[in-house]
Amino acid sequence: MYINLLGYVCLFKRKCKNLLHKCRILLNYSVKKITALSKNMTKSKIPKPAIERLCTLYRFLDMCEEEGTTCISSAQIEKQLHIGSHNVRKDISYLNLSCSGSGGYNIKKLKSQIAAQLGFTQPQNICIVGLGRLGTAILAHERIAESEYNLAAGFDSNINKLETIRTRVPVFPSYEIESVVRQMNITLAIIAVPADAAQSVADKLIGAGIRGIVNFAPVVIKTGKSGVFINNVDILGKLNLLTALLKANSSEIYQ
Amino acid sequence: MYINLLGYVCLFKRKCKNLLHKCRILLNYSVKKITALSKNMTKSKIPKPAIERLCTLYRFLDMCEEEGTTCISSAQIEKQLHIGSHNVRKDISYLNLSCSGSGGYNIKKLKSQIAAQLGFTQPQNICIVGLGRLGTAILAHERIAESEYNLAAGFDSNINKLETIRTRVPVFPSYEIESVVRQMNITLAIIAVPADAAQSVADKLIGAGIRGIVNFAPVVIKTGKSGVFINNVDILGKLNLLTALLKANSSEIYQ
DNA sequence: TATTTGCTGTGAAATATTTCACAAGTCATT
DNA sequence: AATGACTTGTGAAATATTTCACAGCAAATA
Ligand SMILES: NC(=O)c1ccc[n+]([C@@H]2O[C@H](COP(=O)([O-])OP(=O)(O)OC[C@H]3O[C@@H](n4cnc5c(N)ncnc54)[C@H](O)[C@@H]3O)[C@@H](O)[C@H]2O)c1
Ligand SMILES: NC(=O)c1ccc[n+]([C@@H]2O[C@H](COP(=O)([O-])OP(=O)(O)OC[C@H]3O[C@@H](n4cnc5c(N)ncnc54)[C@H](O)[C@@H]3O)[C@@H](O)[C@H]2O)c1
Repeated sequence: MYINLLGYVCLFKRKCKNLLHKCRILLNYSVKKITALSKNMTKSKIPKPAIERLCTLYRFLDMCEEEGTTCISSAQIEKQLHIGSHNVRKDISYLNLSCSGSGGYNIKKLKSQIAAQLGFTQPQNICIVGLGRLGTAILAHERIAESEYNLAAGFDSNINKLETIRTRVPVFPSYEIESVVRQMNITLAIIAVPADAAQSVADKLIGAGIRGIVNFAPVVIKTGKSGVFINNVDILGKLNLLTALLKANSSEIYQ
Repeated sequence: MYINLLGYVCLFKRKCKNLLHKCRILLNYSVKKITALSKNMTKSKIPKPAIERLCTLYRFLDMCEEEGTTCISSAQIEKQLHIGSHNVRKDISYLNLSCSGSGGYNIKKLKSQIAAQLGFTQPQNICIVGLGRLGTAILAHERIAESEYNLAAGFDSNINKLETIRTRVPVFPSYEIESVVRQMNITLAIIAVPADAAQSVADKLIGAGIRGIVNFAPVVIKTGKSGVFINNVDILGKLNLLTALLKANSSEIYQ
């Protein structure tokens, strides 16, 4: 009993300390909030899951357009992408546009609207670090050339590789990452180096002012800098996810 | 006015029809629901976002374990993975286990618990279709060999490639997909063929009883069969997502 | 022209997910 | 032993997201 009581006293002290801390944070927060509100914060923000779906949709529309389709309805999208038609319509409604016409959405119009809202209109310069098997596979990717991304540079630490590689993309030794990234105004990077080199490469890239990284090496890249987005594409993680979903799904069926 | 009224009558009729349809669905649904309930459906299901995070966490723990760490706290995980510590604890709490000890979670214990709950304990056989640049990069992946997945087969339509390729994984011509997949009891597949071949390869795989596919070709794979999960890894989609997040983030800052 | 069909767009309701707050535990230090 | 500094685990509150239902429009059809 006695010991417990002392424990509470200790807890109480800590709470007081926490409370003070909270007050400070709250004060700070209110100031920020008020500033934000006063700046007429009217723009409704799009939920993150909706953004992800819209990206998928955008890629899909691109595909459809190439096949010559001009119109598509939310019901058709549901069938192809396995995204509920309600959901598709809701996502599109976040864009505040009107594509209503017979036979569904006008693909060209919808695509350009998504691009406008999500920021795909300005072509961005991207680079690849690591020109091994994976790196060259990406260099040869069928659709990058015609996309809104301009593959501006490739980097590798192996000088021999730089000399023998055959590609239209200019390649550089990796100690030039910093200067080339700055000079060419490259904003996004793809990492395809072995796991143990990935973090140091990422640090260099972030130091050079890169805003986003797609990382294929099987490590979790850390970034101290806020405002830098990292997307780790680990194939084992994908396999794990499939396994887990299969398990969850099957147990849904069996009980 | 008049035409509008007729419109309403028409709407009303449609509603009646819909109502009937709904009744039929509802009836069907109730029957299913009751069956499910009677089977003592007590297991609480893990939210899908939590499953995704747990997969990432699992990969991360694997990495930590190799580096020799034995313990990790939710706060440390927050720093490394950018998943809030509240969130980490909540996700882990879905697993119904108790890892509480000083200094945080015991990595070994936590890993095996996640594996048990998410179904990573049984090794699964996987295969790769398309042994070009990307395919061979995956064959050479640093961590697959030591993972819970057994790379059981590779397929390619190009016979010359099959003869020249150097790997410990047995390779087959792609017309043998169906028989090999069945014989070896392969459950998951990775597609690394050009875009125009991807859907037909997927159809073959699904026909052979595959349960999950990771698709690297830049097309959206469709599956008629329910219970088959597909994960499309499109690098352009990833780049799009980064672009969109950057835009959303920056507009958050500026308003 | 009179109906019917099919589709979008969107508030509001229903769900799902995240965040919070705190009891309760462990261990190191005084 | 007394205290303090760490933990985790978890209902409940707060938010976020999805689903629904239907007005309203445009085109197709009878
Ligand atoms: N989907 C996936 O997640 C996936 C698929 C395949 C491979 N991978 C991973 O991608 C990575 C690369 O695979 P790969 O098969 O192309 O390997 P690779 O060995 O063929 O190529 C690696 C390249 O990186 C270069 N490199 C090494 N250190 C470097 C540095 N510090 N700076 C610049 N370049 C450097 C090397 O010279 C080499 O050219 C591996 O980590 C692999 O596990 C991931
Ligand atoms: N992260 C990504 O999303 C990413 C990265 C790189 C490449 N890619 C894509 O991956 C795919 C493959 O790229 P790659 O560079 O390895 O191409 P590649 O041309 O080097 O290899 C393709 C291989 O597939 C084989 N193939 C063709 N048709 C086949 C069939 N019907 N059945 C079995 N095998 C068949 C070919 O013989 C060849 O060996 C491309 O679609 C590319 O766009 C995606």
